Amino acid sequence: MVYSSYENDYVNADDQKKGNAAMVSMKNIADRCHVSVATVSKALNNHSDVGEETRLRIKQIADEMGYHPNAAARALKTHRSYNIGILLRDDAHSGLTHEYFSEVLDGLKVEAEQKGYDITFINSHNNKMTYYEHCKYRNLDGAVIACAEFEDPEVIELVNRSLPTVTIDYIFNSCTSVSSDNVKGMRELVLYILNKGHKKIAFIHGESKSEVTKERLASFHRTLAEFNVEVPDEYVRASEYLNATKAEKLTKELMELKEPPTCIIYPDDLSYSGGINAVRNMGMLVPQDVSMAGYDGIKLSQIFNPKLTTVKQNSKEIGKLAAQQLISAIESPKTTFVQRIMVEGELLPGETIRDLN
Amino acid sequence: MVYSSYENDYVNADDQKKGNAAMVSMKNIADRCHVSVATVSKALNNHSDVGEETRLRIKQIADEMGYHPNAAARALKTHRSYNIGILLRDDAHSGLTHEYFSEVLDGLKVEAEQKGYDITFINSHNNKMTYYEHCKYRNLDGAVIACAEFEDPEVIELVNRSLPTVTIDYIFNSCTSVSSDNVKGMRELVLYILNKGHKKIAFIHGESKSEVTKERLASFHRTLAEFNVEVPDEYVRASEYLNATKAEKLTKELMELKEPPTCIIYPDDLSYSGGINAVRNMGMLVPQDVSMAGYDGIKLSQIFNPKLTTVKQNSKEIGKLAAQQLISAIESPKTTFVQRIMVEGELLPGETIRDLN
DNA sequence: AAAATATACGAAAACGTTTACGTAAAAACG
DNA sequence: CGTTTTTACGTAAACGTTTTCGTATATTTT
Repeated sequence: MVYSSYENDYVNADDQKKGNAAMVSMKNIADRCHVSVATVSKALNNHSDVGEETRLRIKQIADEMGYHPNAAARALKTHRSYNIGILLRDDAHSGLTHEYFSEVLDGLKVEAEQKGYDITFINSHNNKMTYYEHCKYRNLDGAVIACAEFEDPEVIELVNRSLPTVTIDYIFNSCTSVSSDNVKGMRELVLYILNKGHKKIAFIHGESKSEVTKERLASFHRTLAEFNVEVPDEYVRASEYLNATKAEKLTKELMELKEPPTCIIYPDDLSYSGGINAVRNMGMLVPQDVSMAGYDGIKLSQIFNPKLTTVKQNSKEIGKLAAQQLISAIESPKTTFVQRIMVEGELLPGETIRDLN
Repeated sequence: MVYSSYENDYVNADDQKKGNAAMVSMKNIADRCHVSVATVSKALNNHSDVGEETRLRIKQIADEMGYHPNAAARALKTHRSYNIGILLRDDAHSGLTHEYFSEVLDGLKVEAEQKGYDITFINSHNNKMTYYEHCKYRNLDGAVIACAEFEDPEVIELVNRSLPTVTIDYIFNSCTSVSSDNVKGMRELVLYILNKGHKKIAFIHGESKSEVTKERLASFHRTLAEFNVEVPDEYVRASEYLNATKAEKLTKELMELKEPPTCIIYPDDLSYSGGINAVRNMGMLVPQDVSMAGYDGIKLSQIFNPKLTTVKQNSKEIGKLAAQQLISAIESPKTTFVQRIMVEGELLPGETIRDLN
């Protein structure tokens, strides 16, 4: 069969571009089956009080007629929408356009759809509603807070209300969280670098207020302290996530120190790209003159030349687990409890760390 | 005021984590205002047959009580959901995890939200519904088809039904499209390369069946023909979008030809990264030994060293226009017609094209 | 002042479901 | 065979809106 968009031969005549496609309702099925709508409803929802043969007949006719329930009517009656919200605020440098969150969203989407849920973006509707009000307005069954200002009163309201919520990379006491294990990730990275003989390790990190940054910073310091490696204050610099320009500038500063580091860790792979530009512009090479490591494990990191040493975050898994947790909380609230889920990343050893041994 | 997630002091006592948050309805407002729900509805929707002072009173009380309409109830009655669907199939290598589509989605989201619409992902619900049925099921007001198999019968059904739709980077005769101007983009790129004195220009392109590929290929050939530049068959190679490995392999093949090209154009910036690896592994440099150009203008392309010559697609604008067109089609169907909208990209001259003059 | 019109509101049906409850007929029981 | 229980279905209310139509009061017109 050939489908031609010009002849419209795929679409049957009674539902052309103009005609209002009236969806088939339970009433229609009821009429054709000579039963009441109640029976149709119960048959389709597999209630016990409907005869076996009628149930089958109704289901078959419903199939034949191409019946699908009306989500609005169902939601109105049951207060369940099979729709979950995702909060992904995309000002500044993060959110949708960040490969990490894109993949989290993708993992979330796949898992949710597989379980029969749809995904709708949450926003504040031009500040006419809070996030929570928006969820109620849309009858959302739950919400995933993927990327947001977690100190925002609106966000705090959202997690504290009765709506099931799951946060990503941030912990509230009242709701389940799924986080990338930044402590372990950073520790493994530092161990790897130490193992290569480095003692002068700098860390250009992301926004200080971010929970992710705090974890990585703490893990960085703790791991180095464990091995009695000193880290001068000037080796730790605050930058911003995904700000290559700032990373470049800070890298230059680091390399101009009297005692420059032998290795620099970046907040993310994109910042690393700014960093390597800085040293190249100074006539130096990575890893010959200075070693470098990224974080995230974006696709390009493994195509870079030299191949980047980085920690790949398991972002799709994070999204998937968030969906599972949320749906579990929605469907069996009594047996689902607040959890702290950590998803380990994977150290990808590349060619940007020189072996000093 | 300090918000503490531990003390829950932001949430008032009658709506703690356990309590079912009963939203305030028109009935509640009606009671408090001593009017009927009909009057409340009409007041809030600015109908003419309600007194000025009562309208004001009702609106104020509604505000005080924190009223927001129930989207499901409204959709059920009006068949309008103020919700639009986006089809973004993410198998293989495209969709959400592609920076281009992420940005299109972001542009779409911002514009739609600003006009009071929400965005929900469309899928086929485990193949239990077609895309169109899914839209009806959710009472979506319209749909944007951003990334999909456009030959898929389900997609064809979707655009041919009565639901307003807008496609991105693909043209159906029955619905408005917003496309990146690949013809012009490729032409400008080729002109730039020609201007630098190149005569032996190769093109590693994306999936042949893709409309985007066809346009770029046609523009590539036409522009070169216009300047009487021959292009041997072996200079045009089919790869896949975002497949760096394949691009790397094809680049190696090109450079091993008896008469290798002096410039290679890639399907996207990521493929370029594979390409530059190939020539570096062969001991050659870009642009000294061979010139290269990408397509897309991802963030990293401007951080690459050497800076990549590429065509930046105006992806956010594409998303924004798609939203505008769709909403216009939804809100004033009589005065909105099928359009072909082209969004121009921008040539970003980098350092990867050697000047042969 | 009577009649016509305008204004402001309410009653009730409708949208498509779900579900509590009622009730026949059939089955099981004594 | 009468009584209870089970089975299979229907009735009707409800979810929260919107909208048509009706109507009482106020206003304007003759």
